Amino acid sequence: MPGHQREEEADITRLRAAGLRVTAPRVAVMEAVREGDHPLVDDIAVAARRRIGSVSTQAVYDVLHALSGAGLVRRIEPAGSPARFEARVGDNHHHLVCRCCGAVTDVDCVVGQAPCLEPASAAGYEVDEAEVVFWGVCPDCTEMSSIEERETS
Amino acid sequence: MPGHQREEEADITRLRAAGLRVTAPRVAVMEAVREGDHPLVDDIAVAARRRIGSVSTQAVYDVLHALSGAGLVRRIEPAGSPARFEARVGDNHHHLVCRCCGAVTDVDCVVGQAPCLEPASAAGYEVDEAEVVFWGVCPDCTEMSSIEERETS
DNA sequence: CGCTTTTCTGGACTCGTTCAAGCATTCGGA
DNA sequence: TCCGAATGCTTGAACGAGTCCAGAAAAGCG
Repeated sequence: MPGHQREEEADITRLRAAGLRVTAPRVAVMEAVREGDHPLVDDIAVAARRRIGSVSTQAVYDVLHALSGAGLVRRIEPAGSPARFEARVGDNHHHLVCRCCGAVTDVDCVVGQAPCLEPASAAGYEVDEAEVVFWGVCPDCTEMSSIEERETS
Repeated sequence: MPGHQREEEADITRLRAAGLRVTAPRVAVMEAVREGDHPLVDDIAVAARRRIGSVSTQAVYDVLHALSGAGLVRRIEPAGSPARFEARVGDNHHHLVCRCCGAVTDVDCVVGQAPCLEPASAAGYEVDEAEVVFWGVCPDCTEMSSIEERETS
């Protein structure tokens, strides 16, 4: 698959551009984050190992730390859930989180630009980011619970 | 202080209205949450103990769980920070969080109502809440870091 | 080639939070 | 006013996610 190849090269370019050394674990982790759907650290470790044989868990943490520091991946951490990562950076999108299973879905910014980025009053803070999380129940879990209700009755 | 007395009775009334039993720990925790500024569990435990002598940490957790379940307090959990609680419930306000010290400040909703509550596309989710967190650096920390810069130079 | 950064092994450790079992309370009804 | 059942509290232990540590080995890149 030439697609994979090209993605990998793009990642390598991005790493270099960010002033980071290019290593197998880093590339594998970037791929894993991009291909996964808001994966957990563990998911990333598994996916990365599938690519390059073996990587230590600590290396995965280190790499994710370096990558998110450089802005190549974004760390999201919905309340009550372990950290998740995503490759979609630089655009102002938000998240839908399932109260039930913790699934995360991207959703484009409601207003598109300024209003959702500016608090009414900054109270002296130097604001640099607005994070929006919509809480709800995902389609799967909604269905799940309606099935259970049917069984219980 | 008659003010305290009255607040306490209001809390008791709220507890009853929510169908919760009235116990010393519950009242003390409610007071502590209301008087603190987005306190941590530990802050709440300390404040509650100051009121009624002693409460176990677990009781504080249980009570906070019950209270937030009943909608009498709200749990907020900014990424990378332990859980905090606030008594201001029912209105649609958001939070400013300091990247540096973790301080939380209330901020009224930008739009006031609907727009900030509706995602562009709900992707099949049954959305029940929109949480907005503005990330930045609080006045204190801004000052702090500018002082440090001065010292280093 | 050699210096520097990164990764590895592997473990110990912190922190916030939750679980489990028994004891103590609250509160509605008699 | 008192009693009994449901509920809440206590103690103590455990958990999960994540961090940090150290030294040794490996790899990138000038």
